[in-house]
This record gives sequence, C-alpha cells and structure tokens, in this order.
Amino acid sequence: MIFSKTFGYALRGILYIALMQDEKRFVQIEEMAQKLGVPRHFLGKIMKRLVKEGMLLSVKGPYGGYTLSDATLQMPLLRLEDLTDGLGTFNNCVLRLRACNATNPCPLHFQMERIKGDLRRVMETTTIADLLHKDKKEFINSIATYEFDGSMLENEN
Amino acid sequence: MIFSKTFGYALRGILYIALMQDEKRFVQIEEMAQKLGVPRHFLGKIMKRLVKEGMLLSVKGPYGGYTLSDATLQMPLLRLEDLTDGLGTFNNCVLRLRACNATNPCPLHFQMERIKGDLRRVMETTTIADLLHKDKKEFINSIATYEFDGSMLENEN
DNA sequence: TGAATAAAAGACATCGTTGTCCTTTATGGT
DNA sequence: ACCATAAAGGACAACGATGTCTTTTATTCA
Repeated sequence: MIFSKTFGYALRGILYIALMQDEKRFVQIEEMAQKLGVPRHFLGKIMKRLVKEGMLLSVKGPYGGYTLSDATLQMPLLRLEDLTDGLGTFNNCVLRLRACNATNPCPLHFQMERIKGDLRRVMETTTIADLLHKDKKEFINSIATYEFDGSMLENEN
Repeated sequence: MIFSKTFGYALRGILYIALMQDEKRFVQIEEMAQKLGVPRHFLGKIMKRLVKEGMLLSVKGPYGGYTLSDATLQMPLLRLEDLTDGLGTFNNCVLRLRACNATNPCPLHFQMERIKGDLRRVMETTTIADLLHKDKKEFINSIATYEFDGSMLENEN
C-alpha cells in the first residue's frame, strides 16, 4: 500500500494543525481526531513521536496543544515518511533480496528502481506547505475520512 | 514497501519453477525453499493458494511437485499481485480516504495517481516470461536470498 | 497391500501495526 | 494551593502478516 496508516494519520494531522494556525495557537488532539475521523489515542502516539523528533511543538495544560514551525512547513514529505514508515521502500529491493543491486539485479530491479526513483523525487521535492494551497474548508474536507456530503463541517467554523 | 513478502516469495517460487521446467517435470517445495532461502511451510501455503487459483499445477506423491503452464508464463505480474496483495495499491487512496477522487482529491492525489499509474503499467505489461530471459545460473542467484559470493549454488547443478 | 513420498489442510506461534485505556506530568486560571 | 485541562507515558488488546508444526490425503513403486 505504499504508505502505512500511521503515515497517513501523521500527514493529515500536520496539515490540520497547519491549517488552523491562523485561528488558534494550539490545536488539541481531541479536535484533530474528531475532525479527521481518526482514532484519538493512536493519533496521540503519533503526534508525541513527531514532537520528540522536532517536527511539532506541544504544550500541556489548558489552551495547550500542538503547533508547528515554518521550518516544518518547509520539510519534504520524505522526512515524515522516514519518521513513520522508514525509507525501506527506497533503500530495499522490492523483493527484499539483500544482494540485489545494479550489478546483481533481481528480476524486477530496473523497472522498480525507476518507479521508486519517481516516487522518491515526489517525496523529496514536495513539502508540507506545497500541499496547503487551497480553500480552507474544502481542504479540511479533503483530509477528513468520512464520505463528505456537504453537511458535516459547515456549522463548526 | 510496495509488495508484501508473500508476493516476493510467490514470484520467486514461480520463477524458480519456470526455470526448472527443462530439467524436471515437477519441482518440490523442499527444493524451492532451500534454493530460494525461504521458509518452507509458508511457501507451501502460498503455492497451495496459487494452485487453487489455477496459476500452478500440483501433483502429490513421489516425483510430484509443482509445475506451470505456458498460459501462466504469459500472465502479467498484476495477476500475481492481485492473488497475493490485492489491488488496494491501485484502487485505494494512498491516505486511505474513502472519498478521495479526481473531483475531491486528497492533498497527494494527483502526484500519487501518476506514480500508481506508472507502477500499474509495469505490472500490467510485464509477464512472468518477460522476467526469465537470462543465463540460468545467474538468474537463480538473482532470486536467492543469501548474499551470494559465487560458491553456494555452483556444486548443485 | 504396504511403504515411501509429497502436497493439502489446519492448528498454533510470533511479530509488527493498529488501536484502547489508564495513569502521570505539565500548565493555566482561580 | 487547588482545580481543570491537555499532552506524555506505559500497559494491554485486536488483528493481519508471517512463520512453524502436525496430521491428512493422494500418488508411486515394490
């Protein structure tokens, strides 16, 4: 499936935080989980991890929550993938053969190196900020899980 | 990681069988597992599945084992991927959003549709037979797991 | 018919991912 | 100081992918 669920939750979480920065300094996990339709405690674990890795800032207590810096907005998606899924997709043989390389290629080596190269390029050259340029409401819909029928988020903002 | 271990084992198993067809009518699971460096019983399960799906033929008892038809050699890799991993990679949003599509795209939709399209094309247009054209010994090395130093398979054939 | 061989079948174990729950720690407001 | 809030931390559960083991079924050969 290319990415883990963890990566998906992490990216959507970060995007949601980024999107809310003009409204509030900190976003709470509860709000994120509800708006995104994601398991609350699992998302909490992921966020904690990202905080530890310096990708997010967190503040405990009332009015606390998560926030992110401009530096994070400029990070390539590859960095996030590294923190969640690791880079096995790019560093390992698709058939997981240890000895596979250009001089001793597995049967799929060259075809897949091309694909992996293309994918890596996207992940390297696309930043968090690059994903953000859109109408805010529409954007939130596009990262929420449920089948959106136009009625759910309208009255919250 | 793009493909599961199961897919890798399945493909390598099929390729090994295909490669042995000029020497013996049937290939035994024991031999496959040893030569490929793959867990024997797990490989057995996978082969059983492929037999049930019509991709392989099996015969029980002495001199029995697995064999495959020319039709199988002409099958695209996508068919094997479907039987093992399913086609979620192509049919689902990379972020697993149910509502994601061209008119309501997730933030990664268009970049990833391109990658997925490229990958799908490779899997659709490449057949088992396409992977086979090589020196036999060299080819077996290329699908064996261990780090090959030139000494391991030499005395077996 | 009996013995050996090999796949099929199914029970069970391990492990990583995903997910839940409860307790602890930090912070802000009163 | 006390209370409420919210993240951090850790224990544990559920599940699917992966892997092992034993029994059953089919086939060959003598």
